[in-house]
Amino acid sequence: MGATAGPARAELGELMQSPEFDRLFKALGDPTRRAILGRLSLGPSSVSALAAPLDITVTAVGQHLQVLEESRLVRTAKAGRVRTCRIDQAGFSALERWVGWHRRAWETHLDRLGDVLDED
Amino acid sequence: MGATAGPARAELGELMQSPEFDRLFKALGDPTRRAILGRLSLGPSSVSALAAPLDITVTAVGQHLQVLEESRLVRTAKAGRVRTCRIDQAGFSALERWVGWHRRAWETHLDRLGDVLDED
DNA sequence: CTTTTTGTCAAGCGATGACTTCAGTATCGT
DNA sequence: ACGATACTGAAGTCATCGCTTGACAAAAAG
Repeated sequence: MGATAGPARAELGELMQSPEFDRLFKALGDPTRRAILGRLSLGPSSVSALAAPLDITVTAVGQHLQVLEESRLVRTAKAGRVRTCRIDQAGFSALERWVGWHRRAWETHLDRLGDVLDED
Repeated sequence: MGATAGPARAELGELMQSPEFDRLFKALGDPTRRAILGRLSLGPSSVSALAAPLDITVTAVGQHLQVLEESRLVRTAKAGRVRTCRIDQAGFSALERWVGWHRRAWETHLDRLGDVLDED
């Protein structure tokens, strides 16, 4: 990638703080929602099927799903009376972009202090 | 795949729900803490230097730093009266492992439904 | 048509969390 | 020694969040 398009380095940091990432990380902050993501990673599921192993109400799962959908981690579609939920790639891609930017950032500005003898 | 090392597929999902990831994602859930990470990605900083552009108290930053340190996203060291903070690789590696597992999971169990005509 | 299943809406409760103030400790500069 | 700087700890406030209950709507099953 050339230095042609895209904002400057400093502005990229600001980009990372957009409301998009705000929703994304807030969604990932709850363990129940991550459990839902873990379940959906194995394949699509209905709302009540998601609620069963979680020991919470179907209503609660519905609220979680709304958050997950707004952050593009889950996509749902209602057919008849059953809503089928599946993983949405968009959220995960955004997450990977976030981690990638930070890793690249502090690997470039590597403190030349020599005291960082990290593992792996 | 031999049954030699590593837990079974189903158990991996459980691993992802360990207290380690609990703390990690809870730490990432707050926008102020992510702003701190963005700042530290550009190089080490003191506590008060972190507080300046954030419009919050030094005490608040100290509390955030404790959370970030417990989740292995930041490492700090006190020299004299100033505490120097820098990025800790461990937390980011854990995050990449989490995303990687999920991506691999739903790319394997790809719904053979044909209705997933995703972008990129 | 009646019943059961599956999900949605509205309101409310309890707990957690982010931030503040105030007081205290230790280090640096003069 | 004195004052300024850099941080730490305890306690309290206020908003947000996860979850529940209860009432409701609509599709499938009998």
